Amino acid sequence: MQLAEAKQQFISSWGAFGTQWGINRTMAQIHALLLISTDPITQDDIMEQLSISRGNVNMNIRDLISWNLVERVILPGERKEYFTAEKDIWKVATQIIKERKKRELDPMLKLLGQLQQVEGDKKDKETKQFVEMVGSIKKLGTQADKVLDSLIKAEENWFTMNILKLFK
Amino acid sequence: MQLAEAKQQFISSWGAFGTQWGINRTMAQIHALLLISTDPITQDDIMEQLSISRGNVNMNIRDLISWNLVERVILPGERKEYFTAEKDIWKVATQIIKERKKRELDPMLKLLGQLQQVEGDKKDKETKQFVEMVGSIKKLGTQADKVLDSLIKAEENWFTMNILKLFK
DNA sequence: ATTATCTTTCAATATATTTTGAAACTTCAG
DNA sequence: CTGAAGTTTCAAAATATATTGAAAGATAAT
Repeated sequence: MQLAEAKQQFISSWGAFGTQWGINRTMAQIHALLLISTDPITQDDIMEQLSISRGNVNMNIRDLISWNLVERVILPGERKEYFTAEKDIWKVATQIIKERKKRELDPMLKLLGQLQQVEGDKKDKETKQFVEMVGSIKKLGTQADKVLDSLIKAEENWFTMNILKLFK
Repeated sequence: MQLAEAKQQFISSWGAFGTQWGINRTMAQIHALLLISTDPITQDDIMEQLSISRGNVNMNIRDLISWNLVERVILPGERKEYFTAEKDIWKVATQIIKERKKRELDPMLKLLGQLQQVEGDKKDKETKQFVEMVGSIKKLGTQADKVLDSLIKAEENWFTMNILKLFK
């Protein structure tokens, strides 16, 4: 396979992969393009390579920046803005985990905590089932939260890094 | 908060949560409803409780069954089909991990393997960057694959279960 | 201060996904 | 075999999401 074809494959698959994870196709494709670009590139480069509009690039780049996956770069003596992506894939992964945890898991745990406070007789079959289910989901979520936190901090954390190596 | 309201909250939040993970809202809501139902329920029950059409229930139930999260139950002497969800939340989680791994991670790793075979001079900056990026994503994916496999088998696996307890 | 270059916004449009509901299909009791 | 009860299918409609592109907003050079 030639490089050009392989790049296309990578970008398009990354996009498809993204949609399965609730990330929009274009955002994932832009990210993919940046991951395999050696140097920072401009909005126009992205527009051209992915055949998408200026507005679309702009909005999705902004999103990627809010996820801390992409940065603006100003090249000295250049008028245009350039963009570049974090290339260390472990950092990319932990960054995504960190953001999703904050945006999704944390609020969910908060809600479950509230739902546990439901009034009513714990002897009632329905109430009992509800409270137990909410409780067990919360427990699992809390445990996941801890594991993910360790993972995010794994670099500074000899212990977690070594535990990871035990899985083989 | 009263039970009825809490249930509604739970179902609706579970649905919203699902959409952020590429699962359709209704499928997640049906699953939520089944999770907090003490006894098996029918398509009509689901239609009524979630105010959705018969066809919609039928398709999403089918999907949930294909994910091994829900089962058909035939009650003796009844004509209707009943449905029930796995209530052990750990099993639910590992089941979802197992399926997503099979449907997404495994194919992705296969593709990355192919992309690593790209022809061209490894001295070329662009080629080098591409091969390295694909390689490092593949490496991370492979490691994740191992960890998730252990997790799926954790119940039968004293070692993993105990490692999990170390995260706190 | 003016102009050229570049970025951002957002209403309108296009696309993709989900939902409906009625017809076709299946199954079983009598 | 026939009819009632239940299930499935899928084209059309509704809804949700993503994209465009042109106008407005910045910014910097002259």
